[in-house]
Amino acid sequence: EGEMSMMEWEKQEQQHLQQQQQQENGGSLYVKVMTDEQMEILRRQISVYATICEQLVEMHKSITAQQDLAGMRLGNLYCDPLMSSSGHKITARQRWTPTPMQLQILEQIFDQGNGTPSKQKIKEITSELTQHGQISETNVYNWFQNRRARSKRKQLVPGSNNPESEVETEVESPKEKKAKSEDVHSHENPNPWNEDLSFRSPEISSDLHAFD
Amino acid sequence: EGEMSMMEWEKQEQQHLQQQQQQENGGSLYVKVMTDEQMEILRRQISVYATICEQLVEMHKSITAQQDLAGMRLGNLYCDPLMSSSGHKITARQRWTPTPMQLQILEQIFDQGNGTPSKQKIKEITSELTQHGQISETNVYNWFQNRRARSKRKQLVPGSNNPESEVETEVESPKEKKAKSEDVHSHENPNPWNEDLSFRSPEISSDLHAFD
DNA sequence: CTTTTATGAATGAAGG
DNA sequence: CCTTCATTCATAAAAG
Repeated sequence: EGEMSMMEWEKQEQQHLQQQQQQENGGSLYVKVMTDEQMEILRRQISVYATICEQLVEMHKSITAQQDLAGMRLGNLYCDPLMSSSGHKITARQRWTPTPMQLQILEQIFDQGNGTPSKQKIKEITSELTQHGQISETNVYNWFQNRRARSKRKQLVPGSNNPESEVETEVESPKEKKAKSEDVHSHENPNPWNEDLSFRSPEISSDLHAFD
Repeated sequence: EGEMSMMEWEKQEQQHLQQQQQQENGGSLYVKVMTDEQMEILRRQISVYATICEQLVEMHKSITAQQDLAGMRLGNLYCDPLMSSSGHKITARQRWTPTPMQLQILEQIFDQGNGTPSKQKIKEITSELTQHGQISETNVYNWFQNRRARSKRKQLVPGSNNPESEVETEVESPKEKKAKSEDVHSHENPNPWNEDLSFRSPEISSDLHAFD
């Protein structure tokens, strides 16, 4: 069921890790090769589905909220068997976190006033910070970008000086997190994924019973 | 909740993808590998997603067919910021954000290799994307500019990994994005995803009766 | 464990 | 085309 699927996946993941040791791009083994680009595309495509699903669910909720259509509840539909209900952790630190030492140095450099860390400068800083922990030039670049932007913003909003309603603060549903794409519905196309981003796979009918 | 789970799943999916990208980073190649089993699992997960979408769409259609809900149109639910024809804007997004489908199309065009979208081309693309949401030629132009520039600037962080300080992180290479260079070698690498994984479905042959 | 905050990273747009 | 900025997104860390 749900958890099993997830576990299964993870298992494959680990297995994959080991296999990778002996595999090259030659691909003479039981593997598929994909570029980052393809990976990204896949991600986007999945994202499309996620978005559509989310909106449809919302739509459904709004409808059923007013008319209590019994029977045709789709609650069980949500129970994607492939979803981990246990919130399985995918161990992976995907974002750099400066060490205290690095932070101190960065802060120091920032305070020196050199508001424009040139590319060369970035390299220097990076190589220095490398001695205090894992870091890349991009990290340094981003850090300065963010540091600057946020220090500037701090000064701009000291008090409740709000000349106009510029702060829209993305008023979303309290319980919802992300709710981006806003156009899937804007036209009356009932089959938004009718294009080449459809992923329908007919032979998955065996999975459907999980919804029943 | 149901919808949350769905999003949760997607989130994890992305993390998986990212993880795999990171795995190879230690190596020297720019490809990702994946076993057939993993491929199959991924495929099935997406398929289930597709199925859920279909069912939701069908359900929505059947519901709206029964009631002629006038005022409770879902329009306001989505609070489309770009369709502020009702007088007052709901959520003002000051900058264009491609809808997943627009992105999909753009990405597709970009991958075709025709690096320099001419003025005329821009117009064409724009008019096509207009069907999927608000967009202007400038948006398209900027998108291609940025896309190209950023896909090129993917030559950072040679391998200055120095994991020692504190965090016992595993793999860390935040600077891992898209494929190296796409236009340079145009299409010299096979695209297994266009055949093995093609989840395309001409139309939704919905005979799902999960709620009839 | 859930919610909130801080902040690294992504990205649309503007300048040169 | 490249760089820079502003805003937004996502998540590690902190708070409840």
